[in-house]
Amino acid sequence: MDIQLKRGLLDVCVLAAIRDGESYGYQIIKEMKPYLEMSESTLYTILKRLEGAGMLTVRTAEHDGRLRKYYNITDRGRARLAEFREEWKEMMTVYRFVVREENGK
Amino acid sequence: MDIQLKRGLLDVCVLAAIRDGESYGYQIIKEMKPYLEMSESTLYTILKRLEGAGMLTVRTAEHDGRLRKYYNITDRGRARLAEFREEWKEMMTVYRFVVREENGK
DNA sequence: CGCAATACTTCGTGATATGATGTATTCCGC
DNA sequence: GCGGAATACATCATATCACGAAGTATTGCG
Repeated sequence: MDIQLKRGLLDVCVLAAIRDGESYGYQIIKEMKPYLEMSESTLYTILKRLEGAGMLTVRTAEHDGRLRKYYNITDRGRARLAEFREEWKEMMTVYRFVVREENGK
Repeated sequence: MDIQLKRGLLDVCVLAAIRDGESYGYQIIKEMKPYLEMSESTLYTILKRLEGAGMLTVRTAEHDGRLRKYYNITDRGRARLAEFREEWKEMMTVYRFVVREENGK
């Protein structure tokens, strides 16, 4: 998919991936893969950004001798998802303008 | 609208604006305004990029003493619009993942 | 005359996705 | 038990890009 198009979905997609309960980096990537692929460096950048924005919280715990960072969504994170829904309506308006009358549709 | 979300639409929106016949910068901005607002510097950057990508052609002509640059869409530009339609299908898949089960919908 | 509108340009900046690279552990096949 | 894949996360440099600010120049209007 076009990178620019992808950009608007990355953040909300990560939030959506932890919406139903905490998760961690590696797991998030695997869960999102069927929908949207992203590199590890991208994900960890996004997680840090979302944490800074107060949209998720982190706790570090040991799992099988490895350290894992578990991420939880916050109210602010959920609010972002709700806001995204509204923004998507605007996106659909623009979409209709773009595809209007394309090859006699 | 969220800038990141907007990004994926800017290029195709400009292409869509000249799809039905040549137009020029100032006109394009006005035409797009109800759907998507963009600054002049952004538009002219995009026009240059699309020209470089062979998605539109330019001709300069005088109009009422002022120079205008008229932009025409190329086959490659139309192909981009068609490609966008396909990409949008992927976008919808991701969208469904993001909004799924949001507040009991 | 002055100001808004028209029309396009250039420059600097901040945000951001990503590849490359690194560290460290566990698990599995041979 | 050795080696490589998988797990798990981090850092850095880079390229792309939207945008505000500022500039140039003309027309039209009150």
